[in-house]
Amino acid sequence: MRFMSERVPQIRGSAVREKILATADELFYREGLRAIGVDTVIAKSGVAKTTLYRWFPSKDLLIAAFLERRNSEFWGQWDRVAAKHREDPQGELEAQLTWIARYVSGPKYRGCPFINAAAELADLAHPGREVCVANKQKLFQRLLDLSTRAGAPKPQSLAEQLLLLIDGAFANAQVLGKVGPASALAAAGKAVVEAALARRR
Amino acid sequence: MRFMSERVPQIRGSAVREKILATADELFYREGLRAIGVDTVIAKSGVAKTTLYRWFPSKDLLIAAFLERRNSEFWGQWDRVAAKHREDPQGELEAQLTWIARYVSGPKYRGCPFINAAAELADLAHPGREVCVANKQKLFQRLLDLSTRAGAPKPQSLAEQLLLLIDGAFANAQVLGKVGPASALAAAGKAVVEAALARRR
DNA sequence: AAAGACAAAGACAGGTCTGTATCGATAGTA
DNA sequence: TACTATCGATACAGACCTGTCTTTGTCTTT
Repeated sequence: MRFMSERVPQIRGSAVREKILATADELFYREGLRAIGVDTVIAKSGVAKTTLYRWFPSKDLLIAAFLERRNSEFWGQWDRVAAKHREDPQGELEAQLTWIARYVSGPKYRGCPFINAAAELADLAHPGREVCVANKQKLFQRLLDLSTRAGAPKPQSLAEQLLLLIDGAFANAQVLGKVGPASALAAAGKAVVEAALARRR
Repeated sequence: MRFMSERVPQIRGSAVREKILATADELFYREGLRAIGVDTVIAKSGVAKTTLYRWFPSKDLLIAAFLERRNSEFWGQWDRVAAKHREDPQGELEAQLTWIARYVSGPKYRGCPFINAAAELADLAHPGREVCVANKQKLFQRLLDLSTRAGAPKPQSLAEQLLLLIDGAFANAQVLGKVGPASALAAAGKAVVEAALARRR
């Protein structure tokens, strides 16, 4: 009777798998998806080719796993900030925009992983693209929720504006670097929120 | 005495050069910079490899030429719209946002060429990157000029907000497709402009 | 008609890409 | 001891990559 030692052992807990993924994360994000070959991931992670292909049946699936990882980390950070601002949607919104502004101004920032991936993966059927779409859709839902709870008369409209501002900061900071106006994200967000709420009363 | 038939004949007017560039434009934009090899450009443009390399000494310079072409076309469109709204900065601003919103909703839209290129070309020294930076800087200058002429009390701040909205529409429409809130660009722009001008008097 | 520039076609070099196959070592378990 | 799962190392296949080279033909100018 051998249950734990069936096929595909600890289906995603392996330390080797994690090491491969961490290495791929750094390389893919810094250099780009197509600029990095599996040979480079193998060399930098000190792992055999067979091992990589055991955990990730193809490079495309490795890319998808990388994006899922980034997606998880993004929502981890988001939810951590959200937890500090329970029952205060406007304060949370401000806090979310603030950490994103700081994030895109960081020294290692090289663009939004999902926007970058969409640029590189022209094929809409690529397994990584649905992660990108899911990330942006979820972001919109969160903004819509916050806008609603903040009491905006047209929450949909406010959420759209906020999403454009956030993605604008993501994209612009990638092209222009830290000299760009991405640091104005928090101020811009505050402005549109106040403008939207001013029409309330 | 032969001056006109020196080297490099009609230094950039050649019809062959234009055909190569037009083919590269379509392929690079639709599929991505790294996804398309020079062999594909050659095959699709019906040109010999030697010919391509005579006009473009390297693929990197072909990419740079493609981006310069896109840049010229962008400002051509921008200036055409601007010419219709002389002495009416607020009306021009609205018109600019409107055509951009329509542009990103088009069936062949595959992202902002400069944001996409920045995602693919990690090397900051790549000849194409300075075209990207120049495009966004010029865009900011134009927005700053319009904000100033529109009478915004803090034109820098308004220009930053508008740039974030525009790049947000560019980036978001690429990931989410036409279902996204990119169509809200014009409305969002109008909102921030009015909010900025409301504080005027 | 002669000369020179330009273009098409294709071979070629040297490297990289993804993915597969082979072999050997190790470690845990029955 | 025998078995199995996992790993590293390496060679390999077949395709694609950028860039150079040679050959042939055509077109314009003198």
